[in-house]
Amino acid sequence: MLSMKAKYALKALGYLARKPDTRFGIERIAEAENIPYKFLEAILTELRKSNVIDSKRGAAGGVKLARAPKDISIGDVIRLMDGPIALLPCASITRYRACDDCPDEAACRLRQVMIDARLAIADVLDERTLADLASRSPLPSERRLTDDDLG
Amino acid sequence: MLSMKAKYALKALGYLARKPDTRFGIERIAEAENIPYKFLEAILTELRKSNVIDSKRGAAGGVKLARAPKDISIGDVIRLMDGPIALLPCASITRYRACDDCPDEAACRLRQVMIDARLAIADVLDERTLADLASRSPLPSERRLTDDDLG
DNA sequence: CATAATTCCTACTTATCCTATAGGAATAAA
DNA sequence: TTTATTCCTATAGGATAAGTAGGAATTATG
Repeated sequence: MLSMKAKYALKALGYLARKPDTRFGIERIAEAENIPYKFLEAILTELRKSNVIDSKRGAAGGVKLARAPKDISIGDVIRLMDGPIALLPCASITRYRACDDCPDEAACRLRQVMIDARLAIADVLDERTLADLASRSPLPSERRLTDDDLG
Repeated sequence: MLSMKAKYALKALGYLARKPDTRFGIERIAEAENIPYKFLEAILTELRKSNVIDSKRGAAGGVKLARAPKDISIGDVIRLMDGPIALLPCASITRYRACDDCPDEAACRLRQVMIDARLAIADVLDERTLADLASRSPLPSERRLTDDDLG
């Protein structure tokens, strides 16, 4: 499961992605997305330090995305907030770490399964971006065959 | 990430899966797989209560799988130990729960992404079983084209 | 310049979960 | 009866999650 932190981050970023060039106050985002204000503030601080958002202080200040929505993947946001996507450290691509209890990693069947799992899920999460959270058009998985598809 | 509990469970069950009809003592499994003995004991108690393993007390006692390795999926073991596989409660099939902060689930773009992610990962984890952890033959993802395939 | 609006920073809290560990009771085989 | 084993209850230390509080710093605006 994602932490609330990661979930709130994605919701807030999805909100920003709908108007990527507008600066919004944290309070407004918090209210719109039902996120505790102070918690969201802390989350956005992290996202700023990771250069995902760009913020401005003072009156008429606020936050906005640092890049185009399509250039910020869901997977990256999750990694920033919750760490690796893989289910075992030894199956992580971005943050590999050996299991200290494993005598022979190359022969570990569990690892191979977990690598397959991590590839499957990262395929989805790295393909989808904040643009998908903002758009009104259906995601790939939501598409149905139409007459156009059938030619 | 999986908890140590889930990882140890899978390793122990993988060990049992290599000789499904033999009863092994917990101590032996703990040593073979580098799992803290008392911790493993607690884990196996849970697995017994969930009818994954079958245990016998006393001298010459021990544990063995309650079913054939191929009938125990990796996904199910993870669900028993760590809970739902989905990244959000609202994207879980086996343990759906609405997000209390979500005003309109049907319109939630994030949910749709998370449903796709959960389908992708469950596809792998529910397809693979303890038999895959025991076998010496390559998993699907490990297969390479051979002359037979090209034949 | 004063004021109001806003983010930024530091610290704190509270509860829950994770990862075990300890000791002995119950059971079963030899 | 002894020995090997699982079963049960209890405990514990540390980390993490999910916030909360208060004020400092910054900026636009009248």
